[in-house]
Amino acid sequence: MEDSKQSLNKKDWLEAARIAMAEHGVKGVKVEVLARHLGVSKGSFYWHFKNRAALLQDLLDYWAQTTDVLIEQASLATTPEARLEHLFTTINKLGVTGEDAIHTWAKHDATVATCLYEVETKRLTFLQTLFVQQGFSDKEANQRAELCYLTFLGYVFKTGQDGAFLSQLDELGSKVTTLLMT
Amino acid sequence: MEDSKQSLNKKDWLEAARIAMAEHGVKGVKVEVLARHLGVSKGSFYWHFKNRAALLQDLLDYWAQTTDVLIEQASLATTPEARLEHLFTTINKLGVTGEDAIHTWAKHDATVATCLYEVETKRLTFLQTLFVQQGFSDKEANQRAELCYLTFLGYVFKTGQDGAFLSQLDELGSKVTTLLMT
DNA sequence: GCATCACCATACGGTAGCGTATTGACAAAC
DNA sequence: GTTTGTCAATACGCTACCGTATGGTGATGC
Repeated sequence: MEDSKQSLNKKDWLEAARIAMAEHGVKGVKVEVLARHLGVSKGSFYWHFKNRAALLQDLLDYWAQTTDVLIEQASLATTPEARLEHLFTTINKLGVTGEDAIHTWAKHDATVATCLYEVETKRLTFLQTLFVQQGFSDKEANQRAELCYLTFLGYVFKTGQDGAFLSQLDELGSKVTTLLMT
Repeated sequence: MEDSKQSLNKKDWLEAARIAMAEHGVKGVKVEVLARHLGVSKGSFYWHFKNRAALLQDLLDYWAQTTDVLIEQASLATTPEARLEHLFTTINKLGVTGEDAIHTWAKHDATVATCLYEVETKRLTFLQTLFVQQGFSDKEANQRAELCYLTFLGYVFKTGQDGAFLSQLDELGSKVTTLLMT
């Protein structure tokens, strides 16, 4: 909000689009609406992007990247428990948004569906590895990973909206950890 | 798909709208699209509904009702464990859909937000009661209820989409039960 | 056999959004 | 100071969708 730049770049449009997608879904990402919101005309948009589809593709790529960052960050912790717990705190720091929008989107776009599948495989694999490292059997680790992922999904889903009703966001991560890691 | 009726009623439109909302979000519920899908013109729609907003209101009411049905069904089981486990199986039977669409919708409509808040309060209260009945303290029950609800959300969210990656849908309910009830 | 009702079709005006074409402003390079 | 590159404004045609107005059709009552 500090001093307003006199000219936009691709990243500005991408950030505005990211917020719009998180708030309204993919259908809510509209060129002219974004332009109004950024205080320019859509003439600017078509300078930075070929068309709306190109913007959405960039959005998808950016979203897919956040999972890599998340796993990367969590991997820094020294124990399986710490890594699992770290996931939740990192989610808050990164501010993962638009997860639901992506899922809805994936239903009608094969490219998105493929991307989503790969990302979710990454997530589940990482989780399962954690539980295996903790000493669980492959099957047990897989079950716990899926369960944990559903909770993770609900968490991202809910905090992306408001998170109002969750009384102790901070404690949730450790609670999940103690319940699933023992 | 048996014999096609020669005339539609409000429920037909509502069901088509429900599916559209689950697949495309609230923005995807479009009068003329629904009409095409039902094989009639929108002249029919405006016979059954005052306008699009009225249809959406009915959709919201219907959705809110499913939580009541769910809790009602689950309450029939005799033990807290059975009631909790029953939630998951009932979800599958009822085919809860459009949960994510409602949440997104709630962000921009105060009426929906209020409705959502009440529904989620019902859900959380029911869950917490289960854990209290199981012997947990109020605080512990609350924590477990929130956790359980997040898993529940993730579950509904995921199965509403495809549920492809979940290897053992049936086992999830009992797994959650054993992990959280002991 | 006519009147009424339930349901639907058609046509219309209005708005919102996508994409394109053209031109303009402004700064840096030379 | 002219050229070039970067970014933006404007105007246009096109389509999708909402809501309304009006007329049509087939069944049913009497």
